[in-house]
Amino acid sequence: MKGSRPSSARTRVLETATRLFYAEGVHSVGIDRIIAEAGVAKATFYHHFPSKDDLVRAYVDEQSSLQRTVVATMRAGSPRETLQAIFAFMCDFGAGPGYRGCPFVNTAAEYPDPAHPVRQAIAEHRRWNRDLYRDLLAADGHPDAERTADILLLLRDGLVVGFDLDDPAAVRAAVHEALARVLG
Amino acid sequence: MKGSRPSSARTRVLETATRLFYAEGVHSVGIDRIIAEAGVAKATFYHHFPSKDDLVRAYVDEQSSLQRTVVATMRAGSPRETLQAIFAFMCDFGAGPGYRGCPFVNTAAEYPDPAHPVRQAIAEHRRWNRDLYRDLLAADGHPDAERTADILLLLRDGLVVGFDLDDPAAVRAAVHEALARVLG
DNA sequence: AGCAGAGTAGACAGGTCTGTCTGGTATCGT
DNA sequence: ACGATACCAGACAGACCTGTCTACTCTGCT
Repeated sequence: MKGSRPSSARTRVLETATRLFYAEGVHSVGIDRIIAEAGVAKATFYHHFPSKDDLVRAYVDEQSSLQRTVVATMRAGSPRETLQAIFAFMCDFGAGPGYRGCPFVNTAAEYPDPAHPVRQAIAEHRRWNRDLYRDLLAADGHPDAERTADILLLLRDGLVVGFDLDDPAAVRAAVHEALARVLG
Repeated sequence: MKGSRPSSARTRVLETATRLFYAEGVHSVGIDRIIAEAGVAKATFYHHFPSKDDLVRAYVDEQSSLQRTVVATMRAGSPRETLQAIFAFMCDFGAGPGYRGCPFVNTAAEYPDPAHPVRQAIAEHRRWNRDLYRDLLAADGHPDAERTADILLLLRDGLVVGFDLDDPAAVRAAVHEALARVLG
């Protein structure tokens, strides 16, 4: 059956594209380079991804499901502990080598049209993220989970931009204090 | 004297590039299109800007000086009022048509190398921005202006990303509440 | 008068981009 | 055995990219 076992070539392409897109940006990386580094024929690439935009869409979707998986492993403790673990994880990740900011924010910067499928995939991920915050806040008994979720999203976006562009130690400290104030 | 009166062609190029870079991204806009829309010959373009990166650098620098000018006009009231006016201005601007996020954040997404001149110009603007917050907080008598400036920068970055990618009304409300909490 | 600087139009080079196509090989289920 | 599917290598088309170059005009200073 087609699709029953994930294609090795497809996986290699997506992994290579993920690495290059994140590190260098979408428009800066060409198909030729991706297929060369993935060790895949051009015809094979276009067999799995009808166009480059489809690959970008798959890249965004994969990043989204990856983040959902990571969050799922953090749901052990209380809602508040989960939220703190999520932000602690983002800080650790942001302070690590090779950090280049948020793949969604960075990719959105290269796709101006909000109606583009790539942008819609990004918007969907952001809705999931905001709703995750809202649900955790509500489960924690927060009096205004909706509004506070929006504030946490502000904090998250500031975090991913700051770790990419500013001094990581200062950002980490600011996030820690801001999170403490928001969670009360 | 060379440079005593700003070149009309140079100005047209920079204005056109600013409009196109902001709306569509740097790598998506080619030199040919810029010179066509600016009504300038290619030789003239390369006379004023030795390379495209020099134009991008000029674009970033111009955005920075433009923001400094805007802030300078807001220093009428108290430091706290100035801070509130700055964030209110960003909210109004972010909710307006044609908003495409922060030109510095968006451009940084397309320049991965932190050592690149464009990235350094962006970093310089961010230092100015953070120091502006710190100085205003200190003038307002805030007990921890340094740390709080970092938090305001988090808030600012969340603001510019949020207005670009999410529901403007929700972002505005979240910014309003977060700012009130930070300023106490 | 004459030169320097800024401007125009547009051809050109050399490279890269996405996407198509040809042609051949290997694996697997039926 | 056979057909479908996945894979490989690589040529090719047509567009677009940055940057160079030729050749010419106009203006202002000295």
